[in-house]
Amino acid sequence: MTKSGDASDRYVRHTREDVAAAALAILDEYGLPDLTMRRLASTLDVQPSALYWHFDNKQTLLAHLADQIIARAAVVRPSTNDWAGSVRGEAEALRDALLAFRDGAEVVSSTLALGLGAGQAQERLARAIAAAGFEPETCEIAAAAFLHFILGHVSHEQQRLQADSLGVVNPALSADPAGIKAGSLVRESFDFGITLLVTGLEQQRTSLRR
Amino acid sequence: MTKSGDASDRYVRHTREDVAAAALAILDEYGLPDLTMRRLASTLDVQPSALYWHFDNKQTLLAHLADQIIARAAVVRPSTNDWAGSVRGEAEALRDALLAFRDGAEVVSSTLALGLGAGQAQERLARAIAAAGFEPETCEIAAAAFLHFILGHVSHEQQRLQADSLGVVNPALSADPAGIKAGSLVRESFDFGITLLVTGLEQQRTSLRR
DNA sequence: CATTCACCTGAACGCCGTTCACCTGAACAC
DNA sequence: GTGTTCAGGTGAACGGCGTTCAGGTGAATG
Repeated sequence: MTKSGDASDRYVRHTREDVAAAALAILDEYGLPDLTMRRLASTLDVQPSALYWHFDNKQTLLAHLADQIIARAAVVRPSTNDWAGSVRGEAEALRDALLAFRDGAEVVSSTLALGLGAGQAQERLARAIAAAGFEPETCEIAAAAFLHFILGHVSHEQQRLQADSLGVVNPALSADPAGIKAGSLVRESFDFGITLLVTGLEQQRTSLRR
Repeated sequence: MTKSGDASDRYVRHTREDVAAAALAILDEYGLPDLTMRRLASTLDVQPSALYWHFDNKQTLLAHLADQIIARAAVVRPSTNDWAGSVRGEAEALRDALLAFRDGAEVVSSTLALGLGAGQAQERLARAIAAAGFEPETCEIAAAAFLHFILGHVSHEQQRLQADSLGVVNPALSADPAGIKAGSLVRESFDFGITLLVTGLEQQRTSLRR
């Protein structure tokens, strides 16, 4: 972090990216509720007020984190002749990126209205969909549908992850009212939703073609 | 509320439902961020601690509100021979119910993991889908996909509503990175997403039939 | 009249995000 | 070398938040 093991480590100063990195670390290790300005400050050995030099407020910081989470989504090389495949790949990459950080989906969701983080995500999806030959506006609306499903699904998945880890296991609750089951089944239900959207899009395309 | 204009209105006591009703009123009029236990208490002329007799904690209260919001969704009479139509109807009813209260979608989303509120919603969707003849498990997973899209879409819509009303209009932002435009266009994009899912489901059905 | 029971008081605890006036030290110009 | 700039930090406070707890209080019940 910025400067390494100098023994006289009084006055280690931080850059904006140092702060963001530390925040991302807290987020990943302890979750969004534990990511407070005070806690972030104390891990940086700094007063809370110092953080406000780097970011105007907490929301701005979270938006920055959302950007980084999304930006780390693996790049999918577009298969030239299979737009549906690239859309699927883009969706999976997005899911993986959100899952890579604890509470990642919630962080990204919370910045959706600001157009940050999620904005990039939607653009990538829209680009993949555009290969099918839809009008730009249709691509955008369709990408939004994908994005809402993805964020909702992963958000739900992560919400349950932490709910389970937090004591209240209540094993009788395996009824699972939201249809998301343990382990690999959750991935299948994600794929199923994506399949629904992709084939719906395919249908839309062929019905426009004739 | 409970007792009316008696001049000596010292000691007006409240029931659990009184509290819920007052909370719903604050939610609708001022939004989720303003729905604090302290504010709720003061509109009931009561100390904040009194609320904890009626609800174990704020999350329980919110779950109760989510239940009520969903329960108010208009009942769709199932058209006997058109399952796709009933699914569409159920989705619209759900959207209307969420839109009926300020920040309604966020409240319901936040209780998704607990199986309250959203649990009913998913069950209704699953029942409508079941009319298409899918296996129960498939219905559940498909219903979850619908639900995630609906919650994500309405949540986004309401987020933007309050973001616009809160000063930061920034008219140059009409670029709208999420593809949701003003007024009636937002409804069209909702319908488009639902159409994608429904036709995807139809496709799934016919491909299984042969 | 005594007891129950539903509901509430009052004060505190330990958090939170944010603001503000002021300080510090390295880097650069002269 | 001295002076100025400026990125970055201090320390204390403000007003809020959800929640806990020991102890009331009054209407209904028997």
